[in-house]
Amino acid sequence: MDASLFLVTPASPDPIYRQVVEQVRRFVAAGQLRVGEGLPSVREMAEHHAVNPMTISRAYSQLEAEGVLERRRGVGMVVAAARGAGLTAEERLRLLEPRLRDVIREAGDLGLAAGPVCERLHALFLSPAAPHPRAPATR
Amino acid sequence: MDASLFLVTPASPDPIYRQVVEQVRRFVAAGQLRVGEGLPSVREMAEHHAVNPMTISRAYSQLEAEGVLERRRGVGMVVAAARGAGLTAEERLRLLEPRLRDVIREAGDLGLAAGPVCERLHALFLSPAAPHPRAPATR
Amino acid sequence: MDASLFLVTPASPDPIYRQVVEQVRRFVAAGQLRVGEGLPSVREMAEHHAVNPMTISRAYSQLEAEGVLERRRGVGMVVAAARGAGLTAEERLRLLEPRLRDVIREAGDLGLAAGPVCERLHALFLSPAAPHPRAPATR
Amino acid sequence: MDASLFLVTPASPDPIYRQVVEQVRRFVAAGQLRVGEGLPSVREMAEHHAVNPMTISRAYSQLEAEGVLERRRGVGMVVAAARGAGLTAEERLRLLEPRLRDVIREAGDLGLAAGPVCERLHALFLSPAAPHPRAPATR
DNA sequence: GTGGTCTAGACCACC
DNA sequence: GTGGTCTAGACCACA
Repeated sequence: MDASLFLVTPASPDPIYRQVVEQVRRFVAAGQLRVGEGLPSVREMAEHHAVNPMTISRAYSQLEAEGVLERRRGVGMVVAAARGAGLTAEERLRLLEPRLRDVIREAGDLGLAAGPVCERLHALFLSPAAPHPRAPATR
Repeated sequence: MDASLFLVTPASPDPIYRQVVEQVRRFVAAGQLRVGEGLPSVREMAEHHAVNPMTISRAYSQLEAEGVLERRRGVGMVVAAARGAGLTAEERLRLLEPRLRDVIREAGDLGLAAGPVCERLHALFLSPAAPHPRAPATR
Repeated sequence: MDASLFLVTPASPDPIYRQVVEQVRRFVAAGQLRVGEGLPSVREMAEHHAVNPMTISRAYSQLEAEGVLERRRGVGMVVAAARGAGLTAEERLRLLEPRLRDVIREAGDLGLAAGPVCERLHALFLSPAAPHPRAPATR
Repeated sequence: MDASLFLVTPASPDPIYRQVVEQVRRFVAAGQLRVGEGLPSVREMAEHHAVNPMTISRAYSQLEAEGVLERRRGVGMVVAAARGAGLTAEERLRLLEPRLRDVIREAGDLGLAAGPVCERLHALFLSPAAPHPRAPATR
């Protein structure tokens, strides 16, 4: 998988290393990164996104500790077997639930009902630029 | 508005003062806090939620700097006029969009399509164990 | 002297009572308030500017303590003799110096030279709306 | 930029954190702090001026909220692009106008005319005992 | 009664 | 190394 498929936003409120960790986890869950497939090297990733290599390294180490990735000598990090790889749609929906609850909480404070919120989500989902913001990031 | 209508979660990843800031902003947007209406005093809020007064004070100061609140000497903080108060449903939906985009981005990584995601959101919305029974109760 | 000649700005960063104190001091220095002349009553002043009477009272008390005003039974506060009343132009210029130093300090940080700053001051001075912002405040 | 170029006066009526905020704003406006340039670290600034780090931190946070500064993770605060950085002399004169209007208002109360006030300002400007020998020295 | 400011010091997260 | 957050408590200013 190419480094350009990752979206890294240093100015974001959440830390860079976690942005990487979570994207890898999701790609693996979705089967977009297959078991045994290699990840971009630390150097490649760091240069592509202009961040400190230690930050990427830290993300990879955490994923290794979680059992999502494996260190292969001379090869780099590859997706490990047997840890949340290639989940079913239902399992992946569960992974998304915390974000859905965020939406519900804020919508409640804003006095918004389920109907309009779900409609707007659907509309944004299908709008052309939305589904894969990573793609244009290769500019 | 009573201090008990605010939800403060010290264990949350995002800081207490920002939880307060964002709730106030949303309550004001929703018209649940009206222009000119007073907020709980710093001390009241702090005692009710068992946090340091300075933490609340910091939230109020930030809201004052943003123009959402106004300091009335000897009275306390009140909702300022002319700053995102009492928005229309469409405007409030816009405020929610960043959260919706978060959902879409993660769903994209997870290889989930619009349909199931929206259905799940709708289901969670209507589930009885809604995270904030408070919000709908006051409406 | 009429209450409407005072400019009171509750939203200002400096406290209301001090706004009153300093205006009275300047009016007395300029001879615009003469020795023996009465000031608006606390009630009149407070109602006209929609502030707490205690605030006005506090300002008057401070001026009395300073010897600028005198309490006359049944009459109210009047300008006292022998305390900074009817100063010469040179003396009044000295009273203005702290404000001039504020200008110089900020201009220095901003990298502005004496010439343009003095020119701008002169221009603003002569612009129609500037010299007596109090007058339109009677609307 | 060195911490010693800032002037911090704990005894001043206006709070330390705001003294810092305003100086940074002016230095940035004047181009004395360039876009991308780093500021003294919170600790360095705090030690140099013998104030609590939180006081400095508070100033920096406010400037970040205003968009004047940017947080660079692991690096510190740097001047952000595109927010009142490197203004023209005319723009900087505009920033000074509120102070000029203060002068005009007080001069009006004191019954002073434009001529003598501007002369006095000019004289003080050029007087050798300028309040901040630092500012002109660095230019 | 209200909020504002500051301190000293702890602990955390990120790079 | 960087900044962020929070606490406990003091003291002040204003209305």
